[in-house]
Amino acid sequence: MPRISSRSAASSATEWSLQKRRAFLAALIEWNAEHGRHLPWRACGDPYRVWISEIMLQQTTVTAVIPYFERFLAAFPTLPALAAAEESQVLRLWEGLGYYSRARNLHAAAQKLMTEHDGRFPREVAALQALPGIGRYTAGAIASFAFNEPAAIVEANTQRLYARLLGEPRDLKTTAVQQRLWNFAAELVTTKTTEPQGPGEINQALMDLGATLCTPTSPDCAHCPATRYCLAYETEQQNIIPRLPPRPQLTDVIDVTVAIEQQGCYLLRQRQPGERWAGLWDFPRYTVPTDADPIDVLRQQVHEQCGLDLMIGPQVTQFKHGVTRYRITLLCHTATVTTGTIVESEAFRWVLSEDFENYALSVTGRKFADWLIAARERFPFD
DNA sequence: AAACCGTGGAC
DNA sequence: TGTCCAAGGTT
Repeated sequence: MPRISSRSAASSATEWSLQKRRAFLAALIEWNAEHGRHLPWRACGDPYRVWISEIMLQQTTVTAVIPYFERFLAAFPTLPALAAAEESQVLRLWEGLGYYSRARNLHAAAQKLMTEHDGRFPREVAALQALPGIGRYTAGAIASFAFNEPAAIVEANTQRLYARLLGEPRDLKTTAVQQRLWNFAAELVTTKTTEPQGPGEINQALMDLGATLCTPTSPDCAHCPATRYCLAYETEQQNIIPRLPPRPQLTDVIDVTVAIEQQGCYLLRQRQPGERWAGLWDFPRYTVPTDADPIDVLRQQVHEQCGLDLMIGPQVTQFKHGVTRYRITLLCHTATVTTGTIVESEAFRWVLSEDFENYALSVTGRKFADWLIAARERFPFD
């Protein structure tokens, strides 16, 4: 219902009138008092905790984050503690959570906050967004949740909620739609209400509504406090809005990996910048070209990269693992060294199996490490 | 703009 | 069992 605005051309027209925004927010706040979620990083007002939780929650579910958040805060309770940590320790605590650049950026941002911001968080969106790993959404989240700044947020939950409220039929990814949603978010969060709730609580209530009722499939409109304000509901389009682009197809890949044993140690390799799982450690691992023999690939690659000749045993186990648009089957072998020089490289290290726990491993690396330890218990004389 | 970056739970 | 999806950011 874009109506003719009688205001000056200097201020652009709003999606909703002030009256409509206030009525919606009043209903939202009332709903939130009873149904809003209570989460470990909320209601503390500590920007450090808000920041850690927001980074962990990027593209990651609340249930997956909670145990990581608790462990992380126990290890690094404050910003100075995180800044002083080794990056390897940060990655170890991130192991299994995915998107590992988040952990590297988190550590870098902690050090930048210490050296360039006197160890304190800025409250301005622009300053927050200048930190590595903090984009438009996360900056708005920290500013509003921790500092009660009237900063807009648009993420998966609010994106879906706003698209439905506005009845936006277009593809959500387009810049035009994104701009509309951000404008609408700013419109809502800057609306002055008679309730005492500030921007922080309003933003969290908006997200909770999106997360618990305005869900991707079968939204619970029957219990929603906003149906009176929802164009998608009015036109019965809750199930076709928001519209999303099709997902890319999955590709099958065969990888092969090997546990090379020598004097009770196993050879690990740290994955390099630009590779997948950069910074994590793994057993030597290679993609098998179509129609190639996995064992030949292992033998040649290890000889080329490490100068080691191997006696390779049969496949001992395998893991299936989905990653982005690939479905990987990982073939696992064990081997011993027949001839070859000691590896001279920072990327390679001989590690006792009891020290595996001190390394941040890839998920499949961890599974294989656990398998090796279990196998050692089964065959203690090997 | 579009591709890349991970993982596990829900259905 | 396969598909969808999550409190996004960077290049």
